[in-house]
Amino acid sequence: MTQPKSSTKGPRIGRAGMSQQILDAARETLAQDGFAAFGVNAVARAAGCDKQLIYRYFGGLDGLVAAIGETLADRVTDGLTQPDPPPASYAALIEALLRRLFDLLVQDALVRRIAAWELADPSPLTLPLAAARSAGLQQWVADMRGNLAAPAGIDAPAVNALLIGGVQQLALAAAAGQPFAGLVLDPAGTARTQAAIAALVHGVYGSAKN
Amino acid sequence: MTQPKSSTKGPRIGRAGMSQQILDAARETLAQDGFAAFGVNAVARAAGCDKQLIYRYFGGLDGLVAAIGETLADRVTDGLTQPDPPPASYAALIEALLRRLFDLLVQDALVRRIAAWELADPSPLTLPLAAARSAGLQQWVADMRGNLAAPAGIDAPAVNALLIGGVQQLALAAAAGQPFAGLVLDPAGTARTQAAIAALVHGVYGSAKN
DNA sequence: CGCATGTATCACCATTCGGTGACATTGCAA
DNA sequence: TTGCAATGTCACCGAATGGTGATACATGCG
Repeated sequence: MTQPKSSTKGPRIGRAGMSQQILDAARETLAQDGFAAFGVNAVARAAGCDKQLIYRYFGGLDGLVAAIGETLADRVTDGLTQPDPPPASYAALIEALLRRLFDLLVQDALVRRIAAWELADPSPLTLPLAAARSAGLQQWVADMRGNLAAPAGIDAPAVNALLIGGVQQLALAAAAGQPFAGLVLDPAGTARTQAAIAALVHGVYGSAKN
Repeated sequence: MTQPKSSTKGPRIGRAGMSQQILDAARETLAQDGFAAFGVNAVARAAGCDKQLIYRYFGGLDGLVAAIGETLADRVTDGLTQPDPPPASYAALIEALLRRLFDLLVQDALVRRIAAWELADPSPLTLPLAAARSAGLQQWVADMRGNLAAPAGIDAPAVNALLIGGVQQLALAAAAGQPFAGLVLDPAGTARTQAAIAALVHGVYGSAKN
C-alpha cells in the first residue's frame, strides 16, 4: 500500500500548462471571493497545486497580479464591444459606452472585483490594474469614435469620468445586492438607471447630432 | 521588585470611559487602515486595552461596527451642512449636495473608508453602515429642500444616485492618489470636477429656477 | 548506462488572527 | 469587616497566513 502507484510528483502537465492553470485559478479566486481572500494559499488551493509553484513561475503574488493585468485591457475592450451601428453623435457614443460598461461590470465579476480592489485598497499592486482598465475603456472609445468630437465649451474628460464613476458605483452596489442612495437595483431599477444615463448624457452633450 | 507598585489590573477609567476609548480607537483604526486591517486585535492595540473588553462591552466586532453606525448618519449630515443661503432651485440643491459630498469624502477618512468597505466587501456588517450613510444624505436634503421639487418627467432618484455614485467614486480615487478615467485629481482636477458637476446637474435639471 | 536539469510536492517556520477561560485587582454594599 | 460583582489583564487555543528548504520523481543528454 505504500508503493507509489500513480506518481504524485514529477512533471504531469508541464510548466506552460501549470502556469495557465494557476493563472486561471487566480482569476477565478479573485472574481469569486474578492481581493481580501486573494492570497498565495487560496490560489494554490484553487489551482490544485503547491503554492511553491506560484513563487517559482510568477515570483509571488505580485507577478501573478501583473500577469492578470496584462490581459485586462483587452478583456475590457472586448467586453464592451458588440456588433451594432456606429454612434451618430458624441452623446450617443458616450451613452453606449456607459450602458455597456454597466452591463460589463454586472456580468464580469473579475473586472468588477478589480475595480473594487482599486478603490478599497490602493497599492502598488493595483496601479497597473487600474491603468489597464482605463486603457481598455479608451481603446474602445478610440475604436468607435470615428470623427465624432465633444461639443465645445464642455470639459468632456471630467464629465465622462463622473459618469463612468457613477455607473461603476451602481454596478458594484447592484452586485452586492444593496440599494444605493435609495435606488433598488432590481430589473426595474436597472431600467431606470439606463434611462437616467440617457437623460444625463443628452442633457450635457445635447441630443442633436453633433 | 515583584510587589505590584502601581496596579495594572482593576478599574481605572471605568466601563463608560473605556467603552468610549475603544469606540474612538475603532473609528481611528478604520479611518486610517481600512476595513482589511480592521479586527479585534488591531482595535484593542489602538485602544491600549485587552481585546476581551471588546467582547464584553460590545459583543464583538459586530456590535462595535453597529455602535459606529449609530453615529454615522448624523456625522454625514453635519459634515454636509454649512452656513449659507438656501438653494434657489432644485438644480442648485443637488449641485450643493454633490459638491459638499465630494469635500466631505475627501476630508473624512472614516466616511470614505466605510463607503469603500460597502463596495468591496458587502456583508451583514456593512448593511447598517450603508443605511446610515444614505439616511445622512437624505436628512440633509430634507433639511434644505424647502418646497423645491424636481422637474417633472425626470426620474430624479435614479439621476441623483448616478451622480452621487460618480462623486463618491472620484473622491475615493482622489484619496487613493490615483487618476480616474484619465482625470488626474490634483487641485486643478478637483476644480474641473466641480465644473463638471455643475454642467451635468444643470444639463438635466435645467438652469431655470424651478 | 549515469547524471544533471526541470518539475512538483511535502514539511516546516514564525506570525497573526478570532475567540475563550482563568485570574488579579478594585470598590461598593451588606 | 466580609463578601461580591465589576473591571482589567494574561495565557492559551486552533486555524490560517506568507514564505522557505529539502525531497521525490521524470525526462533528456552525454
